[in-house]
Amino acid sequence: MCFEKAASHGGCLHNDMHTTKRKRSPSINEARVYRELRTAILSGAFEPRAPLIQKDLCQRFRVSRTPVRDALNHLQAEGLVVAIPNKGVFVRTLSSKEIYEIYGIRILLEGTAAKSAAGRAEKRRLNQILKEVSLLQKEKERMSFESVRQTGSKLHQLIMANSGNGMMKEILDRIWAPIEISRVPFRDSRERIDQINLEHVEIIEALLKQDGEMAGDLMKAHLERSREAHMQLLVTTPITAQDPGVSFGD
Amino acid sequence: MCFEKAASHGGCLHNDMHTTKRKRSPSINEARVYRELRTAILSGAFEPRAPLIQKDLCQRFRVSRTPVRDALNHLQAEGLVVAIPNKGVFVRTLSSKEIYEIYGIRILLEGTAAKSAAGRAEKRRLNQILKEVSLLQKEKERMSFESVRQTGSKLHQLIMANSGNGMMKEILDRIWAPIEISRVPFRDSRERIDQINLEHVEIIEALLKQDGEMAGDLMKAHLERSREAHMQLLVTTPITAQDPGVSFGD
DNA sequence: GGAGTTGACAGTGTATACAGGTAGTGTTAC
DNA sequence: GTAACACTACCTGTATACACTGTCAACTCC
Repeated sequence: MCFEKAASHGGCLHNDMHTTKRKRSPSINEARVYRELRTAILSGAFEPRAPLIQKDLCQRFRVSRTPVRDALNHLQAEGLVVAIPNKGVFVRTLSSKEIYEIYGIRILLEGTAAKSAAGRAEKRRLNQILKEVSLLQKEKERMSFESVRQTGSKLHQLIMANSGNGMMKEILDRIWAPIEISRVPFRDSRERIDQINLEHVEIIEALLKQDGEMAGDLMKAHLERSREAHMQLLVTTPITAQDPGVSFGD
Repeated sequence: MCFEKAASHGGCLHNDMHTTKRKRSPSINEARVYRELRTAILSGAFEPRAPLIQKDLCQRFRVSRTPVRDALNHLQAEGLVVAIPNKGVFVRTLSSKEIYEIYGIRILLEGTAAKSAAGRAEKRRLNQILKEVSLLQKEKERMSFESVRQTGSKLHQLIMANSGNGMMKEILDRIWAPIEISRVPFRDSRERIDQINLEHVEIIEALLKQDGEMAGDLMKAHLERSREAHMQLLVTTPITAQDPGVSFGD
């Protein structure tokens, strides 16, 4: 969201994150810590409300506390972690109510975006994603939660980028992170993954037909079903039961 | 400039100006800098794309760079300032396109929120705001841009709080700041202020009648007209003409 | 005279020392 | 045995020194 600029600005430093031999922009450390920490959280490397100790992160990333603090601030702004003054920074968790509400907003915004994107999105790019999705559909064994999530993410990004409303993308990026984090503890069922993939196909086809109304309706229905599935997971998975106390929501 | 820091450098600059016995949380400085800086920007104390030099802010707030940097990061996350790596932090300006887009999102979200709030908002609180608005309507001389903005803000906040979606409020808070900043250079015309007030009355009345459909439609219409007025101001006010180049948006 | 070079300066990025707060543990009084 | 208190270890918040980068103007070379 708000940090692409470090990469795009520093000149021609692009992705030399690990094999970095030339440090161009000084802020590269903050950016690196931010990126790696973000990935770690979203991949579930940290427990849901685990504390993120600054000193430990310093050792882990071999930098001082300043870039670590900056990275943590960015993550907090993004809604991935929660900072409690004088206590620390913790991986955020969302209450089921908050998750439900976020889906409500996504339905509203992404539904509208899909409707607008119908006439705008490049056919070439759409076909490209359709091919990926179809491939997953054919080779079931390769259709993991992660692969479906990734192609789905591409589709959502494409729609956002072509909604004709740039701010829409910025705002959705901000609520996207909390949604992803809320999915970390569980994984959708095999059937749901299959269904998600099918729904993605339908949406892409509507976009290719430039049928805005249908694309919007399909997107809404898709998110409503995802919400239901997510709620179902929350009820059946015991993880949420163990923490009725503090809400790390905000 | 006078960057002579001897005055504050001589010893540890400790602001023991408050002689309270109660020890305060250490993060009070960051919060203070953030709050005061935010107010300053929104009140127009800084030029639209003025640079916010860390060292200057240190002197101004009598703190070190760390809390200043934290505050600037906070403001950046909120969308009030823009940071350019190795160059600095600048007061954000929005392009007319971005302003237009933000209104589009507000129409979507606040329209929906108003519809939902119809059955939920407390009548007592609604009548309270209605009284304020009516008072302004009667005593025209007291109806300033600021007073209308304030009561309007109360109304919008009330609707958000009663939309039945807590995350909605969080998200709208985030796009609210950029909207306010975009209004800093100009002030709505006398007639528009009058009209805004009338539209607020209509919305409140619809809410009191618990007519969700009407409240939603009125809110949408209200924001659409505000958008038009805002766009009009952008065209007629020369400020925007002088900077077609760099977009400080992001 | 004009273009490229260099160096001083202003400003951010990072490292680190220190101060203050919090929680957990051990100790003592009841 | 339990509750209140002091101590301690750990962690965050802040200050400050140093490193690095970008800018701009004076200077050099053509």
